[in-house]
Amino acid sequence: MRSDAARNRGRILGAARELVAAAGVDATMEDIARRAGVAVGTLYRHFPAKEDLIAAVVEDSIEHIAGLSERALAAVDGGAGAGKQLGALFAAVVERHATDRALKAAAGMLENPPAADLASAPPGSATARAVTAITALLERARSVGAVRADLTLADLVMLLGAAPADEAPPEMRRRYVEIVLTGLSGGESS
Amino acid sequence: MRSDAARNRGRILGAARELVAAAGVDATMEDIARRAGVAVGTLYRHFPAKEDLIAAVVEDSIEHIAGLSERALAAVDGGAGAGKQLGALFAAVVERHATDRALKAAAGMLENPPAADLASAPPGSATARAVTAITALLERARSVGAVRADLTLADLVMLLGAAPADEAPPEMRRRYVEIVLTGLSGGESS
DNA sequence: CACGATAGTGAGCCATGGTTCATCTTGTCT
DNA sequence: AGACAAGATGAACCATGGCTCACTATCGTG
Repeated sequence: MRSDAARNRGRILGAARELVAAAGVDATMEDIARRAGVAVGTLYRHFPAKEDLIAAVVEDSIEHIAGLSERALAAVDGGAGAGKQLGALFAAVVERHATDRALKAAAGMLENPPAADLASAPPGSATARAVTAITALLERARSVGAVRADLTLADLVMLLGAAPADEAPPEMRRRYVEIVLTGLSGGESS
Repeated sequence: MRSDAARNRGRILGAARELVAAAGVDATMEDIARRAGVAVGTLYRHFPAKEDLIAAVVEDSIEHIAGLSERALAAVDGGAGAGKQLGALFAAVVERHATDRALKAAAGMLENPPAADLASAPPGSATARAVTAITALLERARSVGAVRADLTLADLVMLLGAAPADEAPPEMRRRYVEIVLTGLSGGESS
């Protein structure tokens, strides 16, 4: 690959990250091109369609989530228990979700029910890593009784997707996390 | 108003109700006109802009919510307690939310934070009626200790808006309601 | 340095969807 | 019935936004 091509690819991804984080899938190719300092045609040289560019950006964002998840899992024995870590991870991901609409786009790509998609993510992909780490963390938290015994990964994904986005004031998100975490730990009534 | 005009107005509203319920604000004027059996121009005779037509449809949907809320409030003494009624109302509205995207459009019309908007709804409007009934129900539930003492109307609106829509399978919504209701009744930890 | 493959450009194509308006139709009143 | 205003029509207008492609520019190698 030629040097200028590599440089432009980087610029495009950088611009797309910013704009997709801000506007989600509604970010326009025109805007991304302008921000990257290239013409639209160049975007299409590197990514056959808008969808592909979005997918690349989304992969990045999921990478971040995977990192958070793996760190949370690793911290279980060193620091707080599995329940605490799972809660903190949940809060962190909700916060991220609010600042990065790429994650909303990611959620939109999942078929319903999401469980199947997540299980079949390509091994080694960011999604697969996140799924592995979160599943392990969830397992531990359940076995310790820190969360309701019937809690599944699908539940967590659903609750993450439901979280208020960044239009909402921050204290609303805190409230959401607080209420949901209470519901997660608590009784198995019905 | 001429008789044919009245008839067409009705048809347009009917068609809009169906299509907006199904597709939300993305329903097109063209589609609504076709379904109503009139030309697009006729829509614009009755509603200056798409926004106005949507608003009319949304008012209808909120009317339904207001009815549910008032019935729930009235049923408190007759049947179950305030906590039970509030929970059942929450579940019912989530279910409605899932079948009727007009409500999503309604949520989109609220500025943030929604509390201010809701308080300043025109007296007598469907929104005002719903707010009054739900506030009263909430008050009672709180005083009985059926829900956490710091629960506000804004919390409920937020949790309703966050509920999974109809793309999601029904059991996912049930799960959401179950978890959130647990979180609503439970402890005031943190 | 010259040349060809690789890359970049951006005007323009196409589709969608809200909105308008000149024109025709129809209800209603005398 | 005649006449006029109220109503309806739908082709056309405009803006947006994804995408293409004939053309130009640039990198890197012999």
